[in-house]
Amino acid sequence: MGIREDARRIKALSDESRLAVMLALRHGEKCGCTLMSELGISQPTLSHHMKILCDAGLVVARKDGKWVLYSVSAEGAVQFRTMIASYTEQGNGSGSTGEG
Amino acid sequence: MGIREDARRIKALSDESRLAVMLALRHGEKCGCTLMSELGISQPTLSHHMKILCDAGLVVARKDGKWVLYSVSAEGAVQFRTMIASYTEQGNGSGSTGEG
DNA sequence: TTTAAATATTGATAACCATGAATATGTGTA
DNA sequence: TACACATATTCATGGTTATCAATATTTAAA
Repeated sequence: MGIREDARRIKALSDESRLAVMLALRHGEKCGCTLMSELGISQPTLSHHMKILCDAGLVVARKDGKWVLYSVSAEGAVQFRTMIASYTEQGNGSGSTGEG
Repeated sequence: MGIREDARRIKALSDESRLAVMLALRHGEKCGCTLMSELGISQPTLSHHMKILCDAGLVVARKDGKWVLYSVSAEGAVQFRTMIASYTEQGNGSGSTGEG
């Protein structure tokens, strides 16, 4: 909803550490301490990045005891790719009748 | 080719003005002066943004007299969306057998 | 309660970036 | 040549952001 919000969501993915988080979560959820050691960044920095990814809707957090388990939001990821498509696909006027 | 390069390309799209450029170019090529007046930004700023979009491969520039005509790179856009998918699609190990 | 582990928040700082004024370069026309 | 227009580049600046040290909060266990 709005270019400003879209720019903010894309910016959430425009960081090397956050891309690494997305790759690390491809095969399922992981806790913060695991991500922290895998990425080799400090705990406050990881917490900062996870907040940005969650705010963008790309990642969801699930609390389990003293751990927070993060995973890719399937719905958020689809919405993100749809949004990206709306800026990178060339519109030929009508819509989805295709190019064949 | 590399997370750093991917982050740089995504960052190219993570700006409100550059998203507006992408929308303005959806229906075909436009010269810089047209984009400049449509977006309401200064000429140096537009030139700056167009360089970033071209470097990211999302836009191509074609010179025609004293004008530069910009358009969305169809190939670059596809590659961009494929790259985005590689970070936002969850790999279940094998591939496309689905989630049903 | 105390202790320890995981996470979040605050504060400071350095690096990055978007912006526009001034200027330079390129291009067509008179 | 001179002039006007379009674009690129340089430079300075204010705003944003990634980073970590220090600290606070949350949770489980002793």
